[in-house]
Amino acid sequence: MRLTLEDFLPYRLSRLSEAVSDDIRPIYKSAFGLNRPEWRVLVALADIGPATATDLGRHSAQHKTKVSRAVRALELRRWVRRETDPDDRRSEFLTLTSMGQSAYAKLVEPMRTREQTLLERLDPEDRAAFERGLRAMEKAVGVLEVRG
Amino acid sequence: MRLTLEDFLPYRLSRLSEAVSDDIRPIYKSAFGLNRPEWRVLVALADIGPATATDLGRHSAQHKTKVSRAVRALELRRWVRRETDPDDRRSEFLTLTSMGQSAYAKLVEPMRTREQTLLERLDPEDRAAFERGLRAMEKAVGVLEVRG
DNA sequence: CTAAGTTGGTTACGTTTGTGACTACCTTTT
DNA sequence: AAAAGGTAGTCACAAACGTAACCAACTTAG
Repeated sequence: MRLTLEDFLPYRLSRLSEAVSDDIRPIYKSAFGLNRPEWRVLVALADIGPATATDLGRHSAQHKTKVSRAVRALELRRWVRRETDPDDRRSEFLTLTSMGQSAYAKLVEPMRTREQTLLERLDPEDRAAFERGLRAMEKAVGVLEVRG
Repeated sequence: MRLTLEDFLPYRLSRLSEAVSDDIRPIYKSAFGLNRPEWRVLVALADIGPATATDLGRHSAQHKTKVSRAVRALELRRWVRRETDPDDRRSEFLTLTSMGQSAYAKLVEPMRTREQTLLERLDPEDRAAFERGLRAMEKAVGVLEVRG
């Protein structure tokens, strides 16, 4: 029995994911010196903020130590503000400051453009197949967030 | 302008890739204590061996330091044997020993089974869409190996 | 034939990462 | 109301990683 790396799904996904990641990293890296966990927390906060670190971890698929470090880094930049939850003093509500919002605003457009550029290299049918297949696989693997 | 993490391609790919990776890792991890670079070198060698470290790096999409470390680890297990290329004494031909081949043989079936199990959670049409879209995206991003 | 440049592979070093321990706080049990 | 157990977040530590420097060997230019 054999197994060709080139046809092995986990390998293909990892390779593709890294290539795409390498493609977009320069945008948040060169503009602000962010790393990936920081970029993700920034977006997650814009998505669902104000939110706790635990919420952000779930929404950005990141381990709590990654979130903790990213939040501290963003706090030092004054992009994020903390406020202890009065109802549960273990938790902290995290909010984007106006500086954070403006950095986010500066990044969103080039990021989406780059994503679009990638997708537009596929003809419409391949693109539709990709979107359909990807969502189906996400569902099958159970990575989709439980909504509501 | 906004950007929803849940719909952002690089994020989705990374999350999916990690989930799939987490799903299969136990197989090579618990059976032999291998890590991912080692597992990949093992498969790459079975795929294209005998081969040099550079070849393996290209074929398994891994940085040369990762390959170097993985090869050394496999050599210590006596799964891999080195032989200097007489025509270019910087290079070394790497070969799977019979121990290496037998370890590989023990892993291939459960790995492919697990992959199949994943794919079979998709109905045939979704699966076809996934395969088509994934290949198209690999091509678009340029991660496919140049054959010949 | 030699100097300059390139390539295969390893190693040292600083950074990033996950694990597990830990503190502080909340909830449940009795 | 005290004890036991669970959760939010941080931190120390060790493992894994990429970058850059490095050595040895090969190639090319002059």
